[in-house]
Amino acid sequence: MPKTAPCCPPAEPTPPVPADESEANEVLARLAKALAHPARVAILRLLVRHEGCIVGDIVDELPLAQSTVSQHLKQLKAAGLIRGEVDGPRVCYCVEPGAVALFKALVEGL
Amino acid sequence: MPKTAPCCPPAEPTPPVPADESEANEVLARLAKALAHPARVAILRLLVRHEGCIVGDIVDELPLAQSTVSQHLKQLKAAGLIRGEVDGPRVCYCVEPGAVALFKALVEGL
DNA sequence: CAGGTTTATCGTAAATCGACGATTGACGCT
DNA sequence: AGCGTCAATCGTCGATTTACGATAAACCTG
Repeated sequence: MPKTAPCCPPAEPTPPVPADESEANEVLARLAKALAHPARVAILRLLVRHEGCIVGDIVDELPLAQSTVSQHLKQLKAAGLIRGEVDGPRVCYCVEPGAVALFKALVEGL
Repeated sequence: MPKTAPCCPPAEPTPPVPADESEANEVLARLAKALAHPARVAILRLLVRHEGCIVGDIVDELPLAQSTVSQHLKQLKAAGLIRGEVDGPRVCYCVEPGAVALFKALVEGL
């Protein structure tokens, strides 16, 4: 049994765009806020690119302290854009494709 | 000669998506930040819908004080998403379609 | 089980945001 | 000239963001 990705398994379905406009505004605002910082955009891109997980390699890629990166990850997770799973001593983050798709749909609908 | 829209005339061309990734991250983050608040999303939608201008009618549409709306408009303008022109005693805001298109392109490219 | 890694959390400080009321500025009208 | 209207700006407040170092928690490895 290979020690393959213990991460990113289920892949939630894409949530629907809210019918209520003001609710759609809030959802879009929440997602936009999560990407309102270059570092978080960079993190999301990293995770999309290595489509799957990645760990604190993220820290190596960014000119930020480990604790700061952790904070950004927390915000991305709170917004539902990424998911993190514990893999032994390290933690594996991955994109939540449904959330990204929702974001794209909301932006497209502007 | 009708007293038609003194607003939204030139319509700048859509700026290109930056080739440099970290620059693209910054641009995307700036635009996302501008939409990181439900009120600003609502304002942008209002302007898109009445495709063209609109004045302080925006204030009537939102449950916010006039000064607060003005602040949000200022942020949207600073991000380049909207443009405002003085039309006599009132001010006419309108969408900057190129900036919205750029935003959509950047999000799509995630 | 002791030690080393990895990551999250805490505490802190500076900066920015979000909202409001009050004021100022610009303009058209009478 | 003076008045009313519309919108931007100012000043203020509390809350949030961003960043960091230091600490704590979880977990392999020897």
